[in-house]
Amino acid sequence: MDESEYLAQYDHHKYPQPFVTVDAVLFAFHEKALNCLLIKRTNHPEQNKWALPGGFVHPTEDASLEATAVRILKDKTGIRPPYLESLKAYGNATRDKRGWSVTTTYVALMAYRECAPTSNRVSEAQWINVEELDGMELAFDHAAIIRDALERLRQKALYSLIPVYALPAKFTLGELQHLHELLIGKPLQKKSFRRRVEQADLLNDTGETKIVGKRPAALYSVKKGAADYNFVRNIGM
Amino acid sequence: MDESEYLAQYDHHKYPQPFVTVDAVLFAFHEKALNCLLIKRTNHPEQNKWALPGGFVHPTEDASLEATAVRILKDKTGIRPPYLESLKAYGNATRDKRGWSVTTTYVALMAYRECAPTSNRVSEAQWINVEELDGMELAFDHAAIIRDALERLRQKALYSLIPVYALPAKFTLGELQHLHELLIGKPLQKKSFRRRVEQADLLNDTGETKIVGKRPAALYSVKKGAADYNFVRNIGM
DNA sequence: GCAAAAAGTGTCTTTATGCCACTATAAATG
DNA sequence: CATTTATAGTGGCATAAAGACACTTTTTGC
Repeated sequence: MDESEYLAQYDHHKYPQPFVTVDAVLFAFHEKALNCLLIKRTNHPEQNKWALPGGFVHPTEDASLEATAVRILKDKTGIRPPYLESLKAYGNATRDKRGWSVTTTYVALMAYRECAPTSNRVSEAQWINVEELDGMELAFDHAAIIRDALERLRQKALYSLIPVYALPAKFTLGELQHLHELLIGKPLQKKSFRRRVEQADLLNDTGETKIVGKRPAALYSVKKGAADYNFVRNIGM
Repeated sequence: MDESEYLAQYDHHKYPQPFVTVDAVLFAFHEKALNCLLIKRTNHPEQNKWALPGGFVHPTEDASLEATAVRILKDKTGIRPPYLESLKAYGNATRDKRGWSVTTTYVALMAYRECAPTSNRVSEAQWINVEELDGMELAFDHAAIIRDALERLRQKALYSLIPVYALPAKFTLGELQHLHELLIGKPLQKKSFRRRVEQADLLNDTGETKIVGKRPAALYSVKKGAADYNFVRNIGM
């Protein structure tokens, strides 16, 4: 049998197979807290529980897993998040009552915006402060997935400026530092933080300022490619 | 409809679905080179090409994706590798001619051993020096997967001792340093390397020595939990 | 004007790596 | 058996980046 014959007769539905979904953990910084976008499930299984935005691959519509993730997030938020990174796959016999299932997961960051302007769909989307997640019963193994995503982001906060993508396009160094402190779980030296940021040369001073309470703070934007920069040393340790 | 009714009528084969495989990138250090275990494919598709050890999930046999990876690697090497870590999932419409497919991947490390003692199977397993991979045409997108796995390991070599799991149970500091230099791609200061290793306190001096050429070198073994340790600063930068 | 509070800086200390020369140990050589 | 040689392993100062913390600056609100 040559390859074309083999492919002609091949049908993977003949074998028992897990089914595949894509789930995304989307974070945004808002009101001094890190928020995670969750969806109230209206359908079985896990009906009425909060879950990560996710869904099945649409084989004819999606070119890749990442395209699936982008489609799902755009559906819920109206935009394509500026930061999207692959997390690991979770798969076992019990995580979904429908059977052996695999979910391939992504971490995404974006600026906070009132959620779901385009999501006039069946399901309700809402930003949840990650501090409040512990008390909530989430669908499937999504609590564990969010924990892993947070841990990943926490690590990145130690040696990169990746968290900046969870801020608006223009932000102050104070806001950026607060976000890092939130992730790392302890206060950082203002001087150390600013020195690193300056040396890395990843931000543009927009010239504008923002008055929060007292002295106005300079507003910065992220340079292109900032996501690729890693410091050689961790902060806050 | 309640949940049990929903589950009773649910059949995901009704919807077009990608199929899922698991592939593992297994590295071992041998003869001053990093080697990667590859399998010569005997079946369609990609017949006669070299590929990563991998395969389908066996839903009745495997409790999880990780269990699938362990089963596949044990099949090929006879052992359960001491280091196994999840890499990302790769999925798109074109990577496998059979259709929209997803592979969930793992990076594994183990001590080199003559391969496939238990693998009296259809396929031929062989260690390939990673330097020689560039000239080979690998099946599917496995070349890209190996590149990503190597990049991950290279990063880990900068801030951890993870590569130690690609060495035999007892090894010298010289061997460990050579492996790190191979991964990082440049020579390291002997003093810096040894200082880090000592301060981290991740190794046991076995009291034994190994004579390679001249002065015998102390043999060390890895302490439990060494995989979890991260240095606060990268080496070699 | 003056207090308050957050923005932003100067500078010394601390920590870990870079660098490089030095000593130690065993095999090989003649 | 002394000497060479090659690798194992150490001492010690230089350098780079973070930690600590006091200080100045800029604005608001009284």
